[in-house]
Amino acid sequence: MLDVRRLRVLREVALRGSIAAAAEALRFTPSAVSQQLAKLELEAGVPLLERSPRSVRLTQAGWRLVEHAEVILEQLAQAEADLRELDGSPPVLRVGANTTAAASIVPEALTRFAAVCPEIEVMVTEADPLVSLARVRVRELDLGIVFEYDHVPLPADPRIELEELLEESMRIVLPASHPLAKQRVVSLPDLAEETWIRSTNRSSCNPFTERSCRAAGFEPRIRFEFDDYTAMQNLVASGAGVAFAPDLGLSRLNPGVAARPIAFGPKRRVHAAYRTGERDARGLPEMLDALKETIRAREPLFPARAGVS
Amino acid sequence: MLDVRRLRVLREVALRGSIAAAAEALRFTPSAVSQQLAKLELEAGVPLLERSPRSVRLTQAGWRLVEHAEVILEQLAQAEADLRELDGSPPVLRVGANTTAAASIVPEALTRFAAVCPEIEVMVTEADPLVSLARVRVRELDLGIVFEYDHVPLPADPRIELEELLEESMRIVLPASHPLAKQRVVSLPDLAEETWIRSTNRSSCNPFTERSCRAAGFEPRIRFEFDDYTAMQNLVASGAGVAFAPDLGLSRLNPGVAARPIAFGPKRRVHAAYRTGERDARGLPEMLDALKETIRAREPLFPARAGVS
DNA sequence: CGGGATGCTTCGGCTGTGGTTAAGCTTGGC
DNA sequence: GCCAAGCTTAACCACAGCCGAAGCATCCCG
Repeated sequence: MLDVRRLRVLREVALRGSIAAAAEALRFTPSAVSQQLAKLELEAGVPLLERSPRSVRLTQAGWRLVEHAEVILEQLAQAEADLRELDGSPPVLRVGANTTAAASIVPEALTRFAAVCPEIEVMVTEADPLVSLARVRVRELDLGIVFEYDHVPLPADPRIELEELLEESMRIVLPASHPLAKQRVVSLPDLAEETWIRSTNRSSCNPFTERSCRAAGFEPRIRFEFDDYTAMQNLVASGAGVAFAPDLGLSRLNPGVAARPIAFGPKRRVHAAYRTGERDARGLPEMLDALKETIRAREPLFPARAGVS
Repeated sequence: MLDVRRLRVLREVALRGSIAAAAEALRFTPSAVSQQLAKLELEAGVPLLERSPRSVRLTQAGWRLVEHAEVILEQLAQAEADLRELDGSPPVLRVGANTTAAASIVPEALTRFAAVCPEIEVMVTEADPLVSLARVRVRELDLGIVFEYDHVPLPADPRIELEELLEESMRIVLPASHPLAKQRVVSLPDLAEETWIRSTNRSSCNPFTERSCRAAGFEPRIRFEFDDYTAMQNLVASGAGVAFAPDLGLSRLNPGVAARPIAFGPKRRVHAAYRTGERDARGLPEMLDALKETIRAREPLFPARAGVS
């Protein structure tokens, strides 16, 4: 492999125009520079210099190499600057979470985590599951909190491990005045004639409504696309249509809507995602514990025995 | 400065997951790897590894550095591949020449040059002067043959030196049947009412027609834009208009046109352009001599005493 | 619960890389 | 024709960097 220190010497010679001047700049003796250049030429296997007793000039190969050297040395300088910037900043656990998790379980998990690991900073970014997975893969994140639906699985990737945190039922959100709102449990085929609201195609939830309805035997009439669950509930309350929603998205229920469980309805699973083999990365085990503890301690939004209000 | 060899070691550790495995891959002993890493951390000034007695794991700074290392090592490999490609190919003198020079003096200069320097290959590219200058600057070319007009000077650039090869008069090309074709010399203001042909704006000749006419006191009526002098002559022969042309562009005169000198008309100067301080680059002095010799030996297209046919 | 295996570090010693100084050679200027 | 400038070569020396051995903490297993 070419020696980068020697490339630096060559670059200096190219810049200054002579071995003596380069030596001066590098605080070497001309002899040392000459020797290093000789070795570099040996490594390169191509003449890099045209020598005359009182001067040297680079060959085309030499100039070519200098161009590469410029890039490499620049990159090296950047690496150093990067390190200096990182220096002093405390280690950070970088978490990506989907919207509903970020709004529900994550805040409490953060306080639990801080009690156990006060020295580790946490940074949370709200992101769609597919985005989080990609960023975990390339080390922009250390932990992803992601979900998958029945009918809409996450892509398998050997570089990523998933650990289930929680399974929740999907519910149907309908206007409080809707006839089916009187039932404790609704059945999907009864909703075949409704107008539906689904997520936009910026979200990985997007295909879920269509696939679930198809699995129930009908094609949904989709007329609205919204990602925000509050906006969606307002739309439902106004009678515009009905929609699916996960438990975590219904923490603050609009009084104009009812959220009903679905008989044999689809589920949504929330997972922690981290790079394969790095389950015990700095702070990660503690954060996973904090998340699980939070979920365990959480009182159910819709207690099973009491039915739905 | 960070030592690239050590970066390579760090990268290997990141890839293999342990010092022992990295040592195996690098054909080192684990001891050596450990020592190199310790020194790298010292150079970096930031901890790169979290050590436990039976394993190591990279810190965020460590991973960051590995990313830089990947780029640097990749670049280094490219440099090597580049050299191997260059290896064996003979040195080439790369020349850029404007169209008329490329078509007139260059071919003969090449044969003269080959007689003096048979071992040096020459590669000629036809290019607009401004393009040639830029390519000389970035070492894509070693010599540019460029021109400048009165009224349209070349941009000054301390990194480029110019050496005048030849000064030629601009002529007026008009239909052989044109009344002014009877005169030995024409005067620009007499052409104020003509229709003009000029170069396209892809060429640096483009502003010349307009500026020269303005300097002569009138605004030219421009209706055609052509870069090729043969096409231009055909257009003139058909009576479409009149045009300026340099001597070098008139080596094969269309019988339907006349080319007349201009009283107190503008000049065009042809220059050799090379990087400042590299006047004596491999083969360049010989090529310059060949060009000058060619120009000197060239019999004038329009002998001064004989008038114009 | 104890012994062996694993994997990292530290220490001491040797080798070779890479620096120095000094001398030699060629060329260009005065 | 001599001197100065600039590159190379040779001889020398220091230290970087590798190895091997020893030490230590952990993990695995009987």
